This record gives sequence, structure tokens and C-alpha cells, in this order.
Amino acid sequence: MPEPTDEWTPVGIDDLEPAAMDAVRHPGNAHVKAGPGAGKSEFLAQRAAYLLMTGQCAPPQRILAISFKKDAADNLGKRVRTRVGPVVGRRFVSMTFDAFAKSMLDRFRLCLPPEHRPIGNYEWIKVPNVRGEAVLEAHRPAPEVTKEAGLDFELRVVGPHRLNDADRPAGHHDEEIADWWSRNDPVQTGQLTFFMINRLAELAQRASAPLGRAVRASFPYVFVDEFQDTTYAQFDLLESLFGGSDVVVTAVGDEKQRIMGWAGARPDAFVQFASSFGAEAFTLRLNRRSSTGLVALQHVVAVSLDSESPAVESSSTTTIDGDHAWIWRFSRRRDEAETIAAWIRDDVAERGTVPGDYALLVRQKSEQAEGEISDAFAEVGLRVRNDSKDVVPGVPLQDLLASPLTGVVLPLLRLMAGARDPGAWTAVTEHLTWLREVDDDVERRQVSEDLGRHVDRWRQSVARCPPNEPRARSLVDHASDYLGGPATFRSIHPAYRDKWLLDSTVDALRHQLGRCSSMPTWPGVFDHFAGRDAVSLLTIHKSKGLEYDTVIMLGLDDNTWWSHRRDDREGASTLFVAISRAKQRMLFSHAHTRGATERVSDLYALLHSADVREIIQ
DNA sequence: CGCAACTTAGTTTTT
DNA sequence: CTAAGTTGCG
Repeated sequence: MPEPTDEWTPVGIDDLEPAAMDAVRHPGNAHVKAGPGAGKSEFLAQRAAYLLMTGQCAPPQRILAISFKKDAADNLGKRVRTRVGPVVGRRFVSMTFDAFAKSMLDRFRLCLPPEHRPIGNYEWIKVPNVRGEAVLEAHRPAPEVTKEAGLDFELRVVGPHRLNDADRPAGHHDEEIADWWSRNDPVQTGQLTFFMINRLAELAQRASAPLGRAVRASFPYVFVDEFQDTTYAQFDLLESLFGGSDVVVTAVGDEKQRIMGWAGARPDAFVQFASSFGAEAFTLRLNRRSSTGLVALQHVVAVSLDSESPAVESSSTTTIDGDHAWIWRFSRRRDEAETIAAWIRDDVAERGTVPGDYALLVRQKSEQAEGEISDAFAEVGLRVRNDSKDVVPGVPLQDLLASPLTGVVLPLLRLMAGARDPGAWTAVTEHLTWLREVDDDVERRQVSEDLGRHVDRWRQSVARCPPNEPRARSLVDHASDYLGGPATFRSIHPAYRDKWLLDSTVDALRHQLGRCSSMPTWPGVFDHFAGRDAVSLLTIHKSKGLEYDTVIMLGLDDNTWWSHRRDDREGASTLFVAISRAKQRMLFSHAHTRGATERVSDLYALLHSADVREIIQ
């Protein structure tokens, strides 16, 4: 392996802050603490570029990048490909934790001892067949702890424990845990939850040393994003596979953004990682996203979460006049929706922004919020787009837009519609040069010319017909054929080896483009599809990792925050995630008919202490 | 059968 | 907390 080199410079960007530069070149395990806007994905992309392009990670070795959500995994893969190109980019494998665990189980199922070996075509189920009540009833005469009942039993009681762990000291829940596994026996039922898949994957690699060696040999470098949200099962899988080995693990995250505790995230993931992987700590201190005023607001909330929270410097410029944050008080929800809609309309007109620069964040039930506000928005000519809604079953719009398929089909369609878009041109030619295994300039020019001819021919024909649904749908097939068809996508993107995912994504693309075909012009159809013409509506959880010019948080009230307790750190973290999505402006909206502000008064106090003023309508 | 009383999920991942 | 679903009584 080549020695780490000092001569390397970042690819495609001007520079990285010194701590990021050090972490990029760090030869061992590292945990990188990066607050909002610190450029986590750029850091990971640069580290990937460094490892892949300096030969530290030489073919056929690959980098494994693990994220929690599909859109995050896709976006990271995309970022790396823009930095290292599509050919080298193929050695960067970006997938979700669950997809990784599932691929391990599917490949190495036969390594499991027979009593734990599920059938090959097992079925994935959302919740276990036998819930906690049945187990508790059998083992505790009077089940006193209701918190552990129901679905929480899998999460909280069984969750932290490895399967068949001989080294584990005996504990008082052992019999209950064994009972839960036997009642939900995947061998008998052929039905597995993702938790079970994770635990079985971990057991499979523990049961077979060659399995672990095979994975470690192909992936000498591993990235884990959003590490603060790692569950016990996920942590154990990482530790069993990579702990104490030659594999270099880079964990990135921000403890202040840990908002998945209720879903089983272990609160001490970073501390555990530091101790069992001997990881060195790096802290990024720049915020490239938010203006100085918003960074100051974020810092107040950050300090309430962690009194040692370091000062962060903003490297973004302020583009607005007046307040960067305020609390808006309304009596009725209708007033709230109408005032916000009119305000966005005026702000767009005044500042030359687009509706896509604005996001409405809710804590839960985005569909319900959509029903409550979309009429008021329509009245001022604004559309609201619910990113979490499924386009076709299993494919939310958020995932469709981030998908690699959309990433190349949409640029091609834009070119066909007559766009002069260098970014779109690059995306398509890179796909084609990879597809045709082109590596010299003459052939590259031929690919370009062929694309030019093709795009022209299309402009002469279909582009002259007005958009309608059948035309829009057939365009997707046409573009996909020109790009090499489904087989190509399957060979380029490991995720599409799953036939269901590829088929559903193509279907979703057809469907969504069909829906957008009511626009009068083709460029209009594609803009509408990309969603820049609509205000986004999403939950705070789904907004993690995203950014908007202006963020409006709806419903900071007792009813929406029913589970909030004073000084609950997860509540403050949720607020922190919401606030830190905003680049220029952060608004908090409260409608009195939705609930009081007693229970959440500590959160209001926090905002007041950061000099956020109230405007009473 | 119909209604009242009671319980549970909500914020995520995943085919 | 609310909304939706389940149980059980008359």
C-alpha cells in the first residue's frame, strides 16, 4: 500500500478547512464530528477521491459507504462520481445500512447454523409477528413496564443483544429474549424484520471467518455517515466485521443531531466507536450553509445540547435585509396558512428566489398538514410539494429525485427539450462514455456527436408536439433505451441489481413525468418535475441533510410535541435539525387553535434567549 | 349489531 | 395531545 501522501489537493473545490484536510489523509480509524453545513458529504467525497486516486485503495478494492436513508446514499454516490468520474466512481459503493445487512445475509445465508438459517426467498415484514405483550405475559406475572410492551420489545429489549452471544454475561432478560426469537423464528416463518436481518447478518459473519475476510478484502475502507443514529444492531455488525481489523473506518456525524433515539439509536455511538475502534477525533468548525445570524441562533441551541459545543464560524454571506429569524403567532390555522403563503409570494417577487427555496417543516403527519395549507397556497398561485409521498408504492418523491436513474434520464430529457445546460451535457456524456467503454478522445468526440445528433433529431420531432401524458411516459422509455436500457443501469449501480427497485424507479419516473405533462411546454414539464416551482413540505426527520434558503417550521406547540418533556434532549435536537436547514431565514409559526405552548415552553425560552422576536398577527 | 370504553401510534429504515 | 383501531358489553 502506498504511503499517505501530502501532495494531494482537493478535487473540484477550492479548499477544505485544515481539520478536514487532516481527516482526509488520516491513515487510521477516525470519527469526524461535523455540525450542520460543515460539508460532510464534500468531506467524504474528497476522502474517497484521495483514497481512490492516490492508489491507497487500488483496484479491485472498493470503498463501502454506509448511509441510513436511500436518498442520502444516492446523493453521496452522485457527489463522489462528480469528483472522480464515473469509471473510478464505480469503486465507490454507496448503500444504506439495511441494504448492506441484507446483501450480507443473502450472500452468506448458508454460513448460518441450520437453526438460524432462513429460507432463501424469505419475506420482509414491517413488524414482528409476535409482539412484546405475548412474551411479557409468559415471563412476568404482572407486566409492570408498559414501555417495553408491543413493538418496543423488539427495539428496546431484544435490540441491544447479539444473537447466540456466548460471551455475553447472563442478564435478567435472557429468557425473554430467547423466547422472543423462538416465537418469531425466521426459520419456521420465513418472515424477517430488518432488525432480524441485521442480527442474522452479524451472526453469519461471526459463524464463518472466511465470510468476514471476503468482505474486508474487497472493502479496505469504510465510511459511515450520520453515525450518531447508529442502532445497537448496526454498531455490532460494524464492530464484528471491521473492529480490530486492517479495515479503516471513517465515521462522520453530529451528536447534536441525534434524533433517532426513539427508534433505537444508541446514545453512546461515538464514545463506543472511539474505544472499540481506537478512532482519532477530528472536529470541523466551519458552517458553509447558514448566515452569521443563523449560526449564532444555532449555537444557542447547540450549547443547550452540549455545553462544550465549539464556536462555529459562518463562511456564507447574508443576502437578506431585516431579521433572520422570528416567531409568528396566529390564532387560527387558516390565518397562518394564508399569511405564510402571501409572505412567500411577496418574498419570491422581491428577492428573485423560486418557491423551491422555501421549505415548510412539520414534526409529523405531513399529509395532514398538506391538506390544511395547500388551498391557501393555491390561492396565491403557489404549489406545495410533499416530498415524502409515494409516487408509486415504495418510491417516495424524495428518493425518485435523488435516484441515479433520474440523475441521468432527466438531464437527457432537458437536452432534448432544448436546454443549453453544461451540467446536463456532462451527466449524459459521462454515462455514455462509461457505457461504451470509451477511453480516448477520438471516441469521446464520437459519443458527443452522436448525442448531439440524437438530441437534434428529437427536438425536430417530439419537442414540436405539445406535452401530454402518453408522450411524457414514452419519453422515459425512449431516453432509457438510448442510455443502454435497464441492463446498463443494473451493471452501473449495485442498488439496481435489485430488480424491484429498478422497475419501481422506472415506473415512478414515468408516472411522475406523466403527472407533470399538464405544463404547456417541455422545459416546463421538466422544471415542474425537478420541483423548483413548488414549496417543499416535509417532516423535520426527512429534512436532515437538506438545506433551503428559508425554512418555516409549523406547529411548535404542545399537541404536535405531545411527547416532549422539559429538558428533553431529543426535542432540542429536533429543533436544532430544523433550524440548521436554513441558509438565510428561519421562521417559527404557532397557531393557537393547534395547541398551547406550556409543554414546549423550554424550547420557546431557548429561542427567546437567542433574541428571536415574536410577531403577533 | 352498535356504541362506548379502551389501547396504541405518531417521528425512520427497508422489498 | 389526537386520530385510528380494537375490545367488549348490552
